[in-house]
Amino acid sequence: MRRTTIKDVAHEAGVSIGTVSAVLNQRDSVRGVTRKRILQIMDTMNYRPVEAARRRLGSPREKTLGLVVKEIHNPYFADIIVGAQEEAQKHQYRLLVMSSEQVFDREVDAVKVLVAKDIDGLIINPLMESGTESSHFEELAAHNIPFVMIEGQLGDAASVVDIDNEKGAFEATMHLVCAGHTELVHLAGPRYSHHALERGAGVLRACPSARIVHAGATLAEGYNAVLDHLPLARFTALVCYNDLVAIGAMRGLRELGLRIPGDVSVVGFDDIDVASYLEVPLTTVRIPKREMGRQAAAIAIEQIQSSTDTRSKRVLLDAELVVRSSTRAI
Amino acid sequence: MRRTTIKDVAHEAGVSIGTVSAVLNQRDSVRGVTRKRILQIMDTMNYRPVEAARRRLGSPREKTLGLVVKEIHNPYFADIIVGAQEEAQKHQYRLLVMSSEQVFDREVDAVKVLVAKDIDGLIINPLMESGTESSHFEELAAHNIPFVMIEGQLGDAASVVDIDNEKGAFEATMHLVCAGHTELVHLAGPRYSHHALERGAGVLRACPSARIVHAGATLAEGYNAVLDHLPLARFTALVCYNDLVAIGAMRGLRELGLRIPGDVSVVGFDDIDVASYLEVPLTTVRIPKREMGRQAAAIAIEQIQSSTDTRSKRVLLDAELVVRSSTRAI
DNA sequence: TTGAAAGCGCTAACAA
DNA sequence: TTGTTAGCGCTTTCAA
Repeated sequence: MRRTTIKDVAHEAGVSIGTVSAVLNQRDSVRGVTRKRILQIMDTMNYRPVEAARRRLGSPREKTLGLVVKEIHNPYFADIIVGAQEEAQKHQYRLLVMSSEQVFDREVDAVKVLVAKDIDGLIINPLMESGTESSHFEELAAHNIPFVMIEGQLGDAASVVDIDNEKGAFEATMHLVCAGHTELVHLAGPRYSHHALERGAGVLRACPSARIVHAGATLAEGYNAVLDHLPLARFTALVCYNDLVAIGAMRGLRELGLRIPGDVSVVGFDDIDVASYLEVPLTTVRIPKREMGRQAAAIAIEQIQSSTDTRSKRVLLDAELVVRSSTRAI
Repeated sequence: MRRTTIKDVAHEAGVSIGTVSAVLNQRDSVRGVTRKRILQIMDTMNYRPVEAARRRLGSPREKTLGLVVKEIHNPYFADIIVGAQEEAQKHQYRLLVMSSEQVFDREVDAVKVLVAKDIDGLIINPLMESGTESSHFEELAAHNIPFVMIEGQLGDAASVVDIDNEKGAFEATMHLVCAGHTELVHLAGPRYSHHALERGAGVLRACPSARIVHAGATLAEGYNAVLDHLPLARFTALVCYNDLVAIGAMRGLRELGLRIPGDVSVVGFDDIDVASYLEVPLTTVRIPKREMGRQAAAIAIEQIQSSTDTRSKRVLLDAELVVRSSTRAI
């Protein structure tokens, strides 16, 4: 059924649309009785003005940036969002956040919706499949909407902000290898994630004999991976896909009667806030998450404002090993 | 400077706006050379179509719900968002998230922006000041946009989804009192937060002699509160505003040489995921966070769809004490 | 105090 | 293959 318009209301009230408009805009040129009646009719007809039509088409609007993350329920992204929001704020931009929740169709849909909402630029943390079927990005390009990928690849089309995962994982693993560990297990991240792939590669470069166990990206997955695959296993160190997995794994290890770092050294990745608050503070690889969000927003805004066709940028930030108490030398 | 429009492009290219429109919509009725030239000009003029004008005004659009949270960087809200998203998804609604980051002006602004983006309904976790100056909500009402508050009050204007904080805090505290604790400290939440107030009241009802120490809502604030106010203090139990504060406090206690629950029992609030993964799993009050988000979205959608003016609802969900290992009887 | 009409940027039919 | 024009829902003059 058609949406109720100002015409319908006007017709129903037996007045002109101009009068209805005046009521809508709280102008006091309308007689009390008329206003009352019109308001009443708006209500019963469930009239909701089309906002886009109100601000004269094409009139200056609030500047907005869209941000699509893979999963909003992850402290890692929370930091990225905060960083992007800070930078956006600084330039009078608003940030609209959507989450694909790891579902590709929702990512496509989210981009569509944000475009329909007339955002000025987009930051996206794309699912890996995006590389294959990326028509939703082409639409952005066609509409001249600058977009920045976080943790992406894709040819030269887009700007990218990322960290050197391979190096970070390599260093984390080397930290263990240098400490005398030889029996390593890598609790790997989600399949179809760039980060997971790169981190896995870094682990293997530092320790080709490392055993790879597929875990995931959450507390529960870390916990389950340990209980499902590691009882009876011989290993002295665990390199985890991220801190959440590490924290989950540590609980699993404890339940297996293993002490950290006494029996097993554990390394995480991300350095989420809680990592340093644990009873055994977690050794991890710190990602400058806020900075990533900030830079992504900065690049997007820059591209929006420079009318000249800006070259796409790629920023690779450093991940840094933070040694705390969950690892020890053998 | 005026935004570049299709007219400008057409004029510059020496063609009609119809042709430019055809190019914009990838119709193959345009000659290769012409298309090339137009695309080229679009690019140099930095032309970005006004999306609102493209979809014929008032034509059916994607249904969207807006969600404004106080701080996106908080696992508590993450769960609410996920719940709202799930419910929205189920009804073919999209969820646009914005965060006020505890700043009132940004809350007002976020509501404005979402209205301008033509959302169909709004869920908001308002700052407490909202009670006073709530013109941004009146705007919603005037535009017939249903809105649901999470953790709100406000007369009968809006629907509200909340939990019984007072009761939850009361039960958590009683748990300690019944276990023989008499020297309690309450690490209170942010001033200007309903939840903080209500929880404080619950604590005091169960234990009028409890000492109130203002902390906040974060890991760092819990940690600092302990180090700043509790060395040398005599107490055997800590009731914290939320889990984050509790986890921060536990670190502080450890640094003070206090054992949990040996020397001090600690209770949190929220039951965020990590609470049960700690080395000393946290006793806490579980809030059905996802359910709150779900219900809020469900109510919003219901109000959008029922043309009849729906009564505003108030849902009060139960918070439930979850006893784990961070508390013990004296 | 109200009505009539132009126009916002764009799409879609139809004409040329 | 391209141009012309009506109209989307609303605001805003200007007249009545």
